[in-house]
Amino acid sequence: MYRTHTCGELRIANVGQQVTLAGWVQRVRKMGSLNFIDLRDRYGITQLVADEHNKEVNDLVEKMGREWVIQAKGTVIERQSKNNKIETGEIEIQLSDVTVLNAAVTPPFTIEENTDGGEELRAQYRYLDLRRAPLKRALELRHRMAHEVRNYLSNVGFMEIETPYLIKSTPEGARDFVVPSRMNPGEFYALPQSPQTFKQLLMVAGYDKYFQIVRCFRDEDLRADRQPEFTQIDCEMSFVEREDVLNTFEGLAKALFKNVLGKEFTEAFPRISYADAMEYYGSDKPDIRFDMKMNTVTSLLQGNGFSVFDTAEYIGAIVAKGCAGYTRKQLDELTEWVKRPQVGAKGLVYIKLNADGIKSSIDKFYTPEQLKAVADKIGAQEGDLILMLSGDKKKMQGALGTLRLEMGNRLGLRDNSVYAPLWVCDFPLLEWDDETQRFYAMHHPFTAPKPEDMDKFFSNKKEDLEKVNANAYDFVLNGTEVGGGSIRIHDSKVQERMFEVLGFSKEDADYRFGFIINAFKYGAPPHGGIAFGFDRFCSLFGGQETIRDYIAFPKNNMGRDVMLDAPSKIDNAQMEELFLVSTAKKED
RNA sequence: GGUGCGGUAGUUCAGUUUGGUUAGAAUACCGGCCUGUCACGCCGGGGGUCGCGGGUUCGAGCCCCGUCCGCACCGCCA
Repeated sequence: MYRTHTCGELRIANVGQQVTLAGWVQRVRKMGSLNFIDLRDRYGITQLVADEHNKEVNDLVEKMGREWVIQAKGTVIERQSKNNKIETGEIEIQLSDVTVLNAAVTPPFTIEENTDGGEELRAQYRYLDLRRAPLKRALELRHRMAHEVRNYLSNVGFMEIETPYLIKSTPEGARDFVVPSRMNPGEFYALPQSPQTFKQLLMVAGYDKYFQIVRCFRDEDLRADRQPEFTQIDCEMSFVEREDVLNTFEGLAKALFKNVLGKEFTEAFPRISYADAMEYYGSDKPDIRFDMKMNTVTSLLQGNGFSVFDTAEYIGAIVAKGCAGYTRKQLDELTEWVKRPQVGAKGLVYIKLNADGIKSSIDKFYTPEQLKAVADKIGAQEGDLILMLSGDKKKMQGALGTLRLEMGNRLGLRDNSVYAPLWVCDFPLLEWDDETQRFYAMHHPFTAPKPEDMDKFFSNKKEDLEKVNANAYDFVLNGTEVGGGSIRIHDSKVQERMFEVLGFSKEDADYRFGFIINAFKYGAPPHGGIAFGFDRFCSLFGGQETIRDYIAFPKNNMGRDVMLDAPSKIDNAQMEELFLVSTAKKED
């Protein structure tokens, strides 16, 4: 037997017991003829002590290096000097015997809570980084979340059903990863961007409550919260309306908050329409941990001869509470900040509501009374700073939304231990693209129009189609889109109309989606569902911006696994076998 | 495809503004001392392709051009 206990479980009550532990040497502290080892495993750290009473053991301990794997036998004793920072800090193991199970070379960075290693190096030695407590806690959190999801959904009647990874390319939405087929020369599978069509087919098949914690693949550029392979909690239900889906999965979210984080939400999550989200937060994924709503002040400020405002389609304002004391330097810096291409504003107008009066960058054009009226209208008070952007409505709403988040950061209003979930509903069904002169599905082509918009959906006028709302919803947590779903189209006439609106010929639609169009003719129940970004959900629960630490083996910015050094070249024989290179050369 | 920041000891960084002696610090590593440490302490030591290539110069870690790599963001991600 390699061990009788783990390194995290021995306490004062175990004093006197003969135990065997096994683990990694975190650190050896040599005090001359008295030596200590911190022995680490997944469960914790236990201190081992050796001294000259057992010289053989003590000499071996002195030779040990970091990360050696050892087996330690001894007696649990009460410490002379206790360490209240660790759970096993009241005891230690008086070593009677120690065995080196495997020596280790010195690791390239320290295996500690706060390592000295940089990201790249840690990625290259991911198996060493995973020994560190923060990564261990992240993966434990992920495990608890997955467990809770399965538990909750099973309890309310959902079945977890696996769907295939080698499927058919559907060239709408994200770029597909493709896999060549050896047995079908020149043909390719695609890896699923989501199990969307399969879960709908499962509804047709009568599995009316389905879920799956499932890997998805999208060949798009990466971000801190975007990986090419990622995990969704994918769900679908039959005989439901929007309300049923929202209630079911609000229940799931609440169970996760309660059972994983110990946070209880008794009230229903707020709901907001897409249009309101854009107007008040400049984003379809508002961070409502703080207020600072955007105000449209276009009509209040036009017609005073300030041409920037007079020619603007939109003037928006936010109120930064207590920021009237901002210096010229701070405001200049903020102006530069909004002018960066990533934000895209042309300039920044401010109004300071100082105790001794109003000071603004547009004093030339407006009287203090006019500015005071604006301040009153948008709820700004003495001591506050009003920040305004103007220009193209869509662009400036987005820019002001970005500025709002930045001010939230600067004012410390975005506390990662505070959780503010909400539903965003009533998205437009379609988006017109000027370049290709066609509509694209904002969500995906199986999303149902809202029942009351069905007439407009069958209209041939572009203006009507633009006004059709989708029966879709997003789950947003702290400014991050964590989930999204919709009521699906179950009527093949509506589905055909959708493909028509999206500009697919009948042949095109049949080639790409024939299987699902056909399936819907055989008795498709009304259905709808949702999918949560599991990695994001975990990272938010862990209070982190990046999902990488919640994935055991993530990819870097360029989609590379720097530990495996993948992707990599394959040899010519393999290429030929897959018909990816001509075999003509062979015949020469 | 684009923008910004970065690449110097095993590691994390300083040094680059204003080119000039032998490129520093911390930590890690190695050796010595130490019986109550737990970020142990003290003494000593070794350790550098300044990402790579080219250029300017009497002289380049520092200036110029190119290039590769990392991170964050924009585009993209139905």
